[in-house]
Amino acid sequence: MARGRPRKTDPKLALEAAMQLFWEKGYEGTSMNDLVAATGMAKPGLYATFGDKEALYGKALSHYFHELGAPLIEDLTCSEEPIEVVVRRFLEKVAEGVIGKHCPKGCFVANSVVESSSGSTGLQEMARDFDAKRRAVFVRRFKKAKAAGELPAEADEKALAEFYAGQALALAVMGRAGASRKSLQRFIDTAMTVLPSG
Amino acid sequence: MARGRPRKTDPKLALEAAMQLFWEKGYEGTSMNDLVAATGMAKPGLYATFGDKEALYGKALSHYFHELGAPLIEDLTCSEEPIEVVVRRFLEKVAEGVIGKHCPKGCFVANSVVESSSGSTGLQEMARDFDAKRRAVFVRRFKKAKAAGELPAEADEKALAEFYAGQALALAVMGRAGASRKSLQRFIDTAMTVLPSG
DNA sequence: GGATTTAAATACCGATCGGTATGATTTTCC
DNA sequence: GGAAAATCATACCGATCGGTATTTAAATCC
Repeated sequence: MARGRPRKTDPKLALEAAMQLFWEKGYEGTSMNDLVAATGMAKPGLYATFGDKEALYGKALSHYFHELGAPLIEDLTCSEEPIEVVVRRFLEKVAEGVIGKHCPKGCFVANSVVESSSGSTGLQEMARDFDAKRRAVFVRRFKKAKAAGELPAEADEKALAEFYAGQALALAVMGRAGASRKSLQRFIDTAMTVLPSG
Repeated sequence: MARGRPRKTDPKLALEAAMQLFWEKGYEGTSMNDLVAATGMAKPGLYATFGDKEALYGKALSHYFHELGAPLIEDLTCSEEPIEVVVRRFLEKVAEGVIGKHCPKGCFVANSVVESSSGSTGLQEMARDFDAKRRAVFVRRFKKAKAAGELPAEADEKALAEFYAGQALALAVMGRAGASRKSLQRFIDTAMTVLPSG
């Protein structure tokens, strides 16, 4: 076991709690005292473990992307099912994620893009970078589909990628606004008609 | 002329300046001192004229909707051109609006929906209400188009309305993330393929 | 068991927050 | 010109902000 007094709170759990709070309330809307209460870590512990508030937010956002976003991206990238099945499932998973259990939280990356656009350059870049990654994965996946003959030769994979990444953003804001599962599902059904074969 | 000392700043201009600032920086990101600097009104003047910070934000958001949103809604509602022309123009105007001259501001209503979802109930309701109004106008317009035979009988006007209102939200976030005019235009082109006749 | 190490807990720091009380200034009314 | 009215500018309020110094508690090493 480690040398000194044992930690009261596992840093992983604290980061998870901080992520939930930042996700729900945003950067400016969350105070360090809120984070102390939510994580169970004392303030000096938070600073020692994660750095200042901006660093903690960055780690929370990164945690979100790798923990919740990466599986979706993985599925989108690797699944061998028909392209319209894969894209639809991606959007449905997004829709599921943006409807909070108790309160509508939207997508942490989308929320960050909106809020950080007027704040710290570092967080702004990070949020936009995660957003761009999602788009890039779509491009690759549509290229693959085109090569496999799932999409017509004249299909514009970049335009399709921008479009479907944009649908994820739309779902995020709609979810944040309290939209119902049903209306998000109907939205997805409509958006899927864009896909040449769908 | 009024009785006492004349105002240094026209309240309409002050509200306009406050709107720009809240639009760019959000509610939490804007301090009363920022507003004093931007409006040219002293702090007691702001409180006397607009009430507290939340009331001022509400008036700024309402000002945005009636000043910038209403003309688009008016055009969408009343224009007699083909439905795909009217819808496309609506989205293009939105795209134009979300790209700031100097910094990307997105759509004030969309920004508010995202930020206010974790804040004051009053502002949350106001933002969601403005967002819902946009959707309702789309529904009416698609019903009209359907009645005029511009859309097939089996078209679902509610689904189409939700979809295109959602596209406005997507454009708003993309604009806030710094997207280029060109990519927003390509996005619109793709989204327009959903319209049965477009 | 005592020294050492690590973290918890508390109190505290200057700065800034939203909001207001207080006076000086500039106008109209008479 | 002087009283009344309205807005200006300034200073100030308690509370909270992000961040840190200090002390106390709990573990290991020797």
